[in-house]
Amino acid sequence: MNKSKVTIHWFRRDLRIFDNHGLLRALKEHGHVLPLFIFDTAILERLENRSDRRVDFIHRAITGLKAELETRGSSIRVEHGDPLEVWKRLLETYDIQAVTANHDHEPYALDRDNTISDLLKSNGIPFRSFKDISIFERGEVVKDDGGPYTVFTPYARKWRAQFLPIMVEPFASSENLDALWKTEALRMPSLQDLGFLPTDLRIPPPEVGSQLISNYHLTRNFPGLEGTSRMSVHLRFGTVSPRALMKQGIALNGAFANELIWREFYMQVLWHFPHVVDRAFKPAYDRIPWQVNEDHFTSWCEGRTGYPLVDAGMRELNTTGHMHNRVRMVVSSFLTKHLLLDWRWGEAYFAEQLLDFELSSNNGGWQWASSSGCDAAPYFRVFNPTLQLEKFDPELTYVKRWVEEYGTPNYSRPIVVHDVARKRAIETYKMALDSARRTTDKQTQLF
DNA sequence: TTTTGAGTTGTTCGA
DNA sequence: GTCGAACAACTCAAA
Repeated sequence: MNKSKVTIHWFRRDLRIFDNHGLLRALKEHGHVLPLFIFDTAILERLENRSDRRVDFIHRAITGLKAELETRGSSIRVEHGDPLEVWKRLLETYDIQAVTANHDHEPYALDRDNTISDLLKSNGIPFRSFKDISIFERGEVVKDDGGPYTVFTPYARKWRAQFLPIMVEPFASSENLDALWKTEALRMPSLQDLGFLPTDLRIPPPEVGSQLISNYHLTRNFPGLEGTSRMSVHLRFGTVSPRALMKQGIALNGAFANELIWREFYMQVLWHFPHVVDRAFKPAYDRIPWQVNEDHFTSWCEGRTGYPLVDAGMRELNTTGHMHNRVRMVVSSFLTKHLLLDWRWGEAYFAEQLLDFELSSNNGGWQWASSSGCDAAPYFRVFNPTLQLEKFDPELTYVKRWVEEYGTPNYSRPIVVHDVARKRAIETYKMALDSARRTTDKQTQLF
């Protein structure tokens, strides 16, 4: 049997056609491009819940992509299994000329891609991967001395200076879509085939109005308003072009663009300092004696701390897979400072629940809140959840939306007293950091 | 090499 | 009610 000659573009977190660097390069330079997606059993089996909004999101995104490809006489091959096994089967099915993909820098993805790249190379097939999920990556934005930035503001300054000349470049050309492999519609596994159930997922529209971006700095801090773009999930799965969004942001609102630059800042932190995945960026902060209090942690997870803004945030997260950014800061400060619980606990819970979960941003945010990260909040800066409520949800719009029993006798009593918890946090941090400094001084004296 | 200015998002205290 | 200082020094980036 003659095997079909194809080039395969392997979709992962770039679930769109528009401005998709790897896909469009494959079409332009190779042709006969067969789109592929693999539901990775290693990832799916780790998920706790059979109703997972992310799996549902991806499934829906691919369903949409498939329909779009089929209007062009092509389709997408959707596999379910271990990527290595899937690729071995594909090698038997097709005469593969080349494989393209887009870079993914998370530790698991790097390992996976190395494995597949080795397999393909040993079969004489080039595996070409492209920059797509960010404007700059790896060590593309560094200090003049070549070292990585660890402070946001100078990073952002350099980032903008480098973006200016390339901002005018056109989007990747879509004129080669005829070079898609022509095939009849391929069968795609249903959510149930994958072992998952449909969810109550609500997908924000994959574009954002210019009005919202223009007003972003005025509205973004009020969780009761629709003042944020809800683009994080689309950036996570590549259902929008990061370049298109960034151009819009740079043109319309510096504060909005800054948030997107933060995303790239944390990506490069993870790239240059991979230890942040399980340790504090600043080692002294690994000396903090965290409480081990499962009851407090459970109360926090379930939104029963007795602090309405914290509880509203956690319930929004549990109910929708999303949480307003201002409230993410409040609940993470509360976990790490008021409850003195390890930031990794909070990070892991967010990783389970967030639809827009991005390792680098989640880790960066938690290390920021716990003061252990680079360019983090100083440790003595402890959010006052009551004051935050007065400032950012004065009409209680947000709180009443998520905490129905607020204001009734059924509402929980505070599990800690703000003043007491704040003092305990500052003192505990101070002692841990002082002891770290004494150790360093002693080591310095030895030389 | 040294120096200088600066650093996401806050809160509390006391004058 | 308002305002500046303290929180705690430290490290980074760039000239």
